[in-house]
Amino acid sequence: MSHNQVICSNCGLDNICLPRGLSQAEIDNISKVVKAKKTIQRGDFIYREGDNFKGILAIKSGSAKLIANDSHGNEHILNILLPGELLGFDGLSTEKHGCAAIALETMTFCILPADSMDQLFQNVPSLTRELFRHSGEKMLEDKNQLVLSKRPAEERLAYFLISLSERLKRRGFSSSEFKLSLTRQEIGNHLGLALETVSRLLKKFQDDGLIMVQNRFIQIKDIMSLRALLQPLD
Amino acid sequence: MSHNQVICSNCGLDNICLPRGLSQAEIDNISKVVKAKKTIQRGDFIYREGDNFKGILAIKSGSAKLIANDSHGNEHILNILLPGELLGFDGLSTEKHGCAAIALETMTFCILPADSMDQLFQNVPSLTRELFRHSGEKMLEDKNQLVLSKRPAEERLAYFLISLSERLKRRGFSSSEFKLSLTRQEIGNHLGLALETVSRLLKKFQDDGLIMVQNRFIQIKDIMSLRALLQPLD
DNA sequence: CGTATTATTGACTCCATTCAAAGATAGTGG
DNA sequence: CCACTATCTTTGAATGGAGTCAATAATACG
Repeated sequence: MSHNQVICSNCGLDNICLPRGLSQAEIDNISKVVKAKKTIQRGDFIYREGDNFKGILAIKSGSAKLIANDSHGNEHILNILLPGELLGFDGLSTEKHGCAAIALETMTFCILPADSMDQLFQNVPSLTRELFRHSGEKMLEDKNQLVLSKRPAEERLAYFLISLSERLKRRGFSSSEFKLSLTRQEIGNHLGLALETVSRLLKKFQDDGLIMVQNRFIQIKDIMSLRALLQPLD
Repeated sequence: MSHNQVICSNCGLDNICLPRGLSQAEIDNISKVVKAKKTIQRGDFIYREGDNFKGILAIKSGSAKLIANDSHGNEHILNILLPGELLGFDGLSTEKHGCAAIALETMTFCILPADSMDQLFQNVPSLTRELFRHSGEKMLEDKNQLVLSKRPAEERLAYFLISLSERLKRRGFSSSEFKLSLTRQEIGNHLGLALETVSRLLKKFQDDGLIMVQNRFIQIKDIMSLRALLQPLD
């Protein structure tokens, strides 16, 4: 079913997705095993906690959230994933996913199937490095989140906005204007804040001229001052 | 310098360190590139933030802490590493270490050198899986820490003690009695609590009959009740 | 258009921090 | 071996940041 395949070398995301820094031959090698682009809707599960690991996924469009559930049924939003970013690493170690991934809006993605990974490791060693690189990047992000979790509410929200802005920029989207596909509740959950606190702080940031908020649309007006709020994180 | 080499197949840690689940031939293959065991003292840096990535390290004895520094010079203890555990993953993505590692006491470790990794990926594909497994495990730990960072102080400390106990057990040490090579300050830093809060809670746990504290020696008396404190995490 | 979900805003409360001071422990050198 | 110092720990009291509760307003949705 060749019409069903994604050709990495023709993909608009090729510079930000997996094949970065690989040779043409290597990309072709990957193209052979990368599975068809799939489309799913807002609220759909990409995978659930406990699901068998099927492979690493690359988001082509839309966004997703990573969810861990505790035994009281509380959701914890671990991360937001944007176009061009990879997910699925939480299943790499145990063959079972350690958390769930849910679409925040209509989204499409590719799959690097688990069962072809060993073979790829041998044929495309630089892909292995690339995967480790991504995996390491995720850990650095986790590190930042962890450091951040000890900081006051204002800094957490400021960092969240800056981080989104930067990641969107890196992917070629506007860094100063974007729609958050998250409720105040979800933002608060992700940052460990009450939804009321998120609401109050967004208002404060707006009053201070740092951003403009209209519902879920955010416009960053003064990135410098926003950054200044989180000196401590550098 | 063969006398300088660690033979993985003769290593007491072989079941908990890298070679888990590998064939004899594969272990031999690794043995060839794993570098000499090194010994360092309390307070010594294993690597610093910004250092070039030299490889993945396996702790043979002693313990270490992973430190991130923010621009105000505050240390953030990201993690504690115990014997048999691997470190260095924070340098895997960028070739530069994203945080520092410091010995908490006299310790010894082996090195899987970075420059032999590509070669190993090709010759020992299952090692690659094994490394990904470890790397994924670290992410799951980070996930737990992240979920935990939103919980009240009591739960954080309880989880910290339980987690240490379990990890020590897995490595063949006593799970009910151990010495914490960390000050109250450091525990607090790691958990995002004031050192006074740590002190008060340890006292409270002792008063409640959950543990015995004597300086940095901890004895777990009632693991069940301790666990009960963190129902929410499961 | 009406209903459900999401967001804002205010008042009150509480957990953990900060400040402060005294007590314990470890390490050092005379 | 003891005194002396530096570091670490305990404990109390006061403060404050963010959570909770509650009521209203705005927005999305069928």
